[in-house]
Amino acid sequence: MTIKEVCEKYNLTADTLRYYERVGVIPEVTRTAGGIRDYQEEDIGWVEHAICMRDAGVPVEMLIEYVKLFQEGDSTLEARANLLKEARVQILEAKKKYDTALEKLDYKIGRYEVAKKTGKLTWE
Amino acid sequence: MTIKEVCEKYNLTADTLRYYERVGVIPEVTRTAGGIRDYQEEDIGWVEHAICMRDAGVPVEMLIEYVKLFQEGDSTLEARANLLKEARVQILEAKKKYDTALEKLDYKIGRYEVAKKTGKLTWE
DNA sequence: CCTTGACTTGGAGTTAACTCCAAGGTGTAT
DNA sequence: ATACACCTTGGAGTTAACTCCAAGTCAAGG
Repeated sequence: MTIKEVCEKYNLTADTLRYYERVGVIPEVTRTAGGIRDYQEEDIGWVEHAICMRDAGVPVEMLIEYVKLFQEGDSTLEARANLLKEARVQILEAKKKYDTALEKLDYKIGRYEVAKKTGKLTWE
Repeated sequence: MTIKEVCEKYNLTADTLRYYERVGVIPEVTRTAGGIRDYQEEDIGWVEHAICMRDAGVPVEMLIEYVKLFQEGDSTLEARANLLKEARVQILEAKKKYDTALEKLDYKIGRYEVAKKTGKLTWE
């Protein structure tokens, strides 16, 4: 799979994919004899991992750390698990804040719906 | 309430508060005769609004737009409501992505728990 | 073989959201 | 009235995460 195909499949730019590889968010991708990236199943798996975690706000730095540990082999199993657990906690906390914001928003939007009938907000 | 007290109450820096005011994330704060910020109930309300929305990933740009509309008065009621609804949709989408990531994480963490007993991961 | 389009790299540039700094003003406690 | 902590501003600097660019290489069609 070429870089272009991966881009289209996951809707990101080639620059981002190369950036992820360069800084180590994903391990080095398989290449053709000519040096051109040819993404295999496993490479795609790492790309999906990166996208999914980044979408959840997991910092690039943490993903780099994870890949680094992964490449060090089985001795880092526990460290990797801890990293994932840390990411999990961060996401849960972020989600909690999102819920708070949603509550506020729903309340405010509700007030605006009422105001639409009277023509004005009575207080803010 | 001084800027310092507000900082301590909400755990952010004075620079951030001044930045929010400068760019218009919150309206101009009440001042003493000498020109020093003296946050009133209403100012605090705006600060809380800003923190809550920023914590949910709502971009500064959108908050500025909201304040701008608010200051234009009742004619912008509908536009403001639409902005809030837009923010709501964005947050819901982000939350969905967070859930996807959580599922993946829980799955992976589960695999690591198993691996901890055998000493290695059988596949990745 | 030659064109054409996609690919490569290293490095510089951009954007959002702060964060820091210098030079100076305010206010309260001795 | 003089310290002293805290406040002010304008503007420059930082950080994370991309994003863009130039100069050159690769590969498939004619």
